[in-house]
Amino acid sequence: MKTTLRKIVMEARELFREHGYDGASMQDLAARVGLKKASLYTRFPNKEALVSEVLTLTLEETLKGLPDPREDWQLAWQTLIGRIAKTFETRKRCVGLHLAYGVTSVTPEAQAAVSQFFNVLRERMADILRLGGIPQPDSAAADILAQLEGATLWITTSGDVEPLRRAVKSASRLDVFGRKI
Amino acid sequence: MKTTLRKIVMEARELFREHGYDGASMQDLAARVGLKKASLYTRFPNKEALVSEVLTLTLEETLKGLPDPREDWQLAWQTLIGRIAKTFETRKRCVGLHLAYGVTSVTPEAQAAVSQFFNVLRERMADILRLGGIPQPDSAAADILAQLEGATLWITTSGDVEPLRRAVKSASRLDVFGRKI
DNA sequence: CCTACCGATCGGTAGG
DNA sequence: CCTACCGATCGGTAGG
Repeated sequence: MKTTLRKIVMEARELFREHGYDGASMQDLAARVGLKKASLYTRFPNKEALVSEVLTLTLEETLKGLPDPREDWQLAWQTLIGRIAKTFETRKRCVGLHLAYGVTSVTPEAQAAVSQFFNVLRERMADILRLGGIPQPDSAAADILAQLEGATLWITTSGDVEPLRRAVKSASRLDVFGRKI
Repeated sequence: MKTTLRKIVMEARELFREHGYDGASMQDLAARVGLKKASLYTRFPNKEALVSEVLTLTLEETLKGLPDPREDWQLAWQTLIGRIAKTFETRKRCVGLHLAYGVTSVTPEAQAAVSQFFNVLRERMADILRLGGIPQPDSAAADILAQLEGATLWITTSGDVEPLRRAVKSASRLDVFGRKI
């Protein structure tokens, strides 16, 4: 039951990542988890509600069990960046980015969920940088996340992971926009 | 006639930018240009063919009349970056990025068109950097384009254009990943 | 360039 | 958790 719920959300994430919000179908999702479409609606009120579930799960996985930045902020930072990059490299794309472009004002709750997802992620990143004494941690976090997200463009269009790898190295050294570690 | 064709492609671009490949409908496109849907099919064989038209137009607009980089590579560079950023700031998103995430292996010609679009753009950027004696111009161009594209994430999710503005400044100074001008 | 239509699929619901 | 269905919309075509 619980595992089924989690499975549904994980499969929904794969569909959103690959096909975007519009392109992901409830029929496809049902088939992936071995249910009929109607049965999905006993767990979720509608398709839109899946977005916040997917992003909550992703945020959890990204932040869970991170090394305490108050003990070793550099280790926490490297671990966080590494997790994000690993997902991008494995899955080729970022669900969050696909949803950011895919949700519009006709699905306002999904839009709010996406916006919150990225704000929380940026804040967590900034928290770590702040502990490291990095100037303007909020801007730095936003810029580094933008670089990582943008690098998925090259992975998805030509399979080139080098821009992502360079982004990770640069993020590790904090040499973003002249901040340098 | 010619103007109608161009108008169709421009409106298709707006639809792809806002709604992605799947989310853009031929019916909507027809309504925008004052035709019935069936009439679109006298100009274009199918929806997929619109993708390369849209990207060809965009590439033209981006590169047309650029200052000759052999005379003043820095002026050419600033102009090109400025054009890209202006579109992102005005339209809030990048069509190319939305299409990159939106086309799959079921639309292989569209996929090829997107891949070519970004490769050509990166090559043009790298050409300019090469004339400026920037080391590893191809990587630098890819990284800077990634940063600009990634910055649209913040525009589209929270209306924050500051990451894009910082990306433009950084690109102008070429202070990407320790290259510095 | 239109009207009228095609089969397929969409998100979602009724009713058990 | 299913079968069976709803109206709406999709890309695309026939035929004039």
